[in-house]
Amino acid sequence: MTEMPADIALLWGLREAPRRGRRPTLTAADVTRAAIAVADAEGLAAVSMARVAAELGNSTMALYRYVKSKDELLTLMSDAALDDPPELPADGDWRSGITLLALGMLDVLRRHPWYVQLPVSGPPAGPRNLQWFDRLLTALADTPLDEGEQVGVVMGLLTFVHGEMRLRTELAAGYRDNPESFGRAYAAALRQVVDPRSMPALRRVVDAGVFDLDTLYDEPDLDAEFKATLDRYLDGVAAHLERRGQSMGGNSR
Amino acid sequence: MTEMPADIALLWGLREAPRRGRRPTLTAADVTRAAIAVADAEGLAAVSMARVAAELGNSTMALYRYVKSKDELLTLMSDAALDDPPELPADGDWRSGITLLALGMLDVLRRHPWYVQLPVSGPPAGPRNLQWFDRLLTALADTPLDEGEQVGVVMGLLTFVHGEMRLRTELAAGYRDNPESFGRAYAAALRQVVDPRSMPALRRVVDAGVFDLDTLYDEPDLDAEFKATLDRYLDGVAAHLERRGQSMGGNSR
DNA sequence: CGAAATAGCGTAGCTCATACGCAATTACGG
DNA sequence: CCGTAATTGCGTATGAGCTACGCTATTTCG
Repeated sequence: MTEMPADIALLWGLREAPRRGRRPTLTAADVTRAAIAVADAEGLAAVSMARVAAELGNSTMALYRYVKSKDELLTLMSDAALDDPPELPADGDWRSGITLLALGMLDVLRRHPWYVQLPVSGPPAGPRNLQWFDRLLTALADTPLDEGEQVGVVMGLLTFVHGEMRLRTELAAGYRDNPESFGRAYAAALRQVVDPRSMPALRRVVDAGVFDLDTLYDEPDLDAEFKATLDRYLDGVAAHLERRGQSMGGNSR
Repeated sequence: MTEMPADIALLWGLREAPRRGRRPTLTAADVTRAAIAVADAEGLAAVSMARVAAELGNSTMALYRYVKSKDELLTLMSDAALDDPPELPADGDWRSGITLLALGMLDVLRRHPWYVQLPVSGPPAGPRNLQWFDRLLTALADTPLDEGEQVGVVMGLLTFVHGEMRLRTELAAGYRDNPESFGRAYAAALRQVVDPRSMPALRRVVDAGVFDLDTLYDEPDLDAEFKATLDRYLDGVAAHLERRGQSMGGNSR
């Protein structure tokens, strides 16, 4: 029997309960929940061991009985913050399934904007993460893609969704800190600084008024943008499928 | 005359030189350069004001004469780390131009892996960033996309490239810290934990051996993956172009 | 009922960012 | 040529953060 890495075991809640000694008043799940609550309310930067402990009415150091380090806590948060993925309809095609899941993921990330700021410590290993992974693979199961390609498409999709959300989150934060540097003020600054000679294409876009919005961070606008970029990516996947469809069963790697 | 935000002015090196008083021994550019050198050599986490000051043979607090805060230093780094974008060939179509630029950006990010960990404080404002922006827009100038759509495509592309590189960088860091949890060991752990009943698609992929590599972080492999995902995205853009306008699908400039 | 195991937590050490104030240096006005 | 104003260099100090260590309190097993 192979040994399992300690962090993965913790993620799955696989530790034997202690039989002797003082009873724990908390669990790793409690700590994780409290940390998520803090992050939701005040951002990831507010998540300090002291802050989380205060939330639980415990002292800072007590948390270290449940969590090896702050990094480990972040890993736990990265799994616990996810909901169950949406169920795929039995009769859907791959594209509607992937779209459903991508929008569902966007929804999760909107409720936990700090998620995309978490450092990625490794490939997905927690139960919720793997469930999403499985569901995404299920949506692609009937395509002519081989297993390796399916994983590639899923990773590309996740990269895209995370990147999109990260950009959005950080722009929103920048907007909060510094509203003047957005929207029209930004466009005005660009006009002062962009030389039409050396950057003609950018100058043309600026002059066309693309940046003359009251704010660049506009929620429904960005949603439409997200959907459009997602569709472009999926168009590409579709084209790849079509090319692939002729010669089924090819196995790379 | 509109005023320009202070940080943008600094990015462009627009501050009047002081006429009286002790001569500065450094410039903001010197500080930025030293910070980049530290980040390249030891990662972004090693970039502390004290560390950068030591690199320059100055005291920590001296740096604050050139840089308002550490955040401002990071903003300066986000512009100074970029090279000039590659020149577009006069006879290329949009797709080869975009591909050239995307690979060029990948190259920059490979030499400065910390880049994608920088917090994004706002839309691009520095000279180098805008130059890349301009070049990307230039590559799309002859397509039937309107200005807003061009910006959308460019943003989507940047999101994708950054996200890809971020994933890669963080996995590499995780691999350094914790090599056992990658590759075959990861696959073995998955086999223990993934229930074929509740996650059949993932189980199938695991059993197919997709994760049975000596390491999941394999440079040429990830390059191919990047290129494949990029092509998928560009296929999508191409499909969008076709829908959008007739002809012009790949003309010279 | 002791011994062993385990939780709670106070203390303290280390690293950071950075506010503040003073001394050193330089240019300009007279 | 000197005084004054401006500006840099930097020591000190504050406060926040992570976490190693070790002591004490609590609980269970033999």
